Amino acid sequence: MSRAKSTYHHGDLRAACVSAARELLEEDGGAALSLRAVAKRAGVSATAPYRHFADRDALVSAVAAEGYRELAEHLARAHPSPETPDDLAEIAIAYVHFALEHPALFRAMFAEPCDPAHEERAAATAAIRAYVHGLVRAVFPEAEPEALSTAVWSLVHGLAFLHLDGKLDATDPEEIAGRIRSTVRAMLTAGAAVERG
Amino acid sequence: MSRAKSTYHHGDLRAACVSAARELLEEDGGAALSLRAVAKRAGVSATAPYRHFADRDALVSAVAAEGYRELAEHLARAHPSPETPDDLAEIAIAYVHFALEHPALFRAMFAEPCDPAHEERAAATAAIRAYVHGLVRAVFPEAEPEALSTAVWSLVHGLAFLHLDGKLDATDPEEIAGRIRSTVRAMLTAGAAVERG
DNA sequence: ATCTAATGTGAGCACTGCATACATGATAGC
DNA sequence: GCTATCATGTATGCAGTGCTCACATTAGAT
Repeated sequence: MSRAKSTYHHGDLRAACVSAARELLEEDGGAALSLRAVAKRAGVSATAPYRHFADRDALVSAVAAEGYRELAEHLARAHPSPETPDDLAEIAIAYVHFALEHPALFRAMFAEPCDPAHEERAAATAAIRAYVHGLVRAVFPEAEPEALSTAVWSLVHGLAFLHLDGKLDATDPEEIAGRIRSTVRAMLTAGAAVERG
Repeated sequence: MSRAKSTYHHGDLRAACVSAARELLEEDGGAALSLRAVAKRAGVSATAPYRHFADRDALVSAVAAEGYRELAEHLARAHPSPETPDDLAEIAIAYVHFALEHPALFRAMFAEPCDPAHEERAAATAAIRAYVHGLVRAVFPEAEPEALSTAVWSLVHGLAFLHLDGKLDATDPEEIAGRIRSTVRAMLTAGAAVERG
């Protein structure tokens, strides 16, 4: 774990940049993230980060990739082995919670016209996709997993963004949790009603 | 309809700015939208827009508000009087289609930490909310409309963003349409299956 | 010990949002 | 019709941005 010695070379500037960027994102929001600020926080000249990141986008992508991993952990922690729709709702709550706790990071992860060729990023999102797949298989063993995974991820992801953007009230965490639970329930009972009708 | 005469005063600079901004958004993407470019396209000095917009954000919000209205029209045009889940799927397809046709606009509408106090914007999103409400009432007359509206909007919105961001393949429109149809179907049959089990 | 390539520095360019001081002219009151 | 007013436009300038390029330093291979 290379400490920042008072030497010419930093040691691990790349990692330092990512975590500095991460911090600035949390503190000041996405638009305020400048390479100069990142460099300053890393204790290095303004142009040094360019030795490790092709451009600003590459740095943001690296931070986003870290975000995907954290999101995955956060979800896993919400429920170790989900099996029922209620368990699924708890995971949905965790997803939205993550978005609201780290709004700028979440936006960096999803709301930027990012380079789809970014490897680290692609791998991290593939991991999330796989997680959702497993989740769906466990909760709805009879269903067609591909389509239902898309549905579940979309539903949860949409909930996150609508809360983030103020389209759904996001002041009280308990209220949010309640809304998500009833949203998931409503979606499922609606389907049942259609099948009956 | 004030034409841009060669006079000192423009006539309707506010509208000209909004449409110039709209054009630049479509052409070059969101990040490239600068007030200077807008002013130039409107044939006016760089700081003139500030007479009509407090800051860049206010201009973007105005464009976003226009976007909400267009989205609403686009959805209404997709199906005049939806009554079945299949009709709903067609509207979902239209929603995603709009996002993919106008990515930068859609991001401006949803993916910016916007000022929630912006009146025009709030009104426009309230209109969309009402539209979804009516849609849900028509398609699922037995359901609790509040929760199910949230569910439907979230599902569709999530689909739009996951396609926009490359998390779901968005190359072939027909394939997208097919995926959305089976996604909606999967979501509903999953609920039915749970009720049975 | 020396050479080389990786890594960091500094100056500088074109651009940005925005503030400030000033120019113009549509229009309301006489 | 004349003139004062004030919304609307212009010109200039500042601080901050991403990024490039020439140069400095030093870790590690030979």
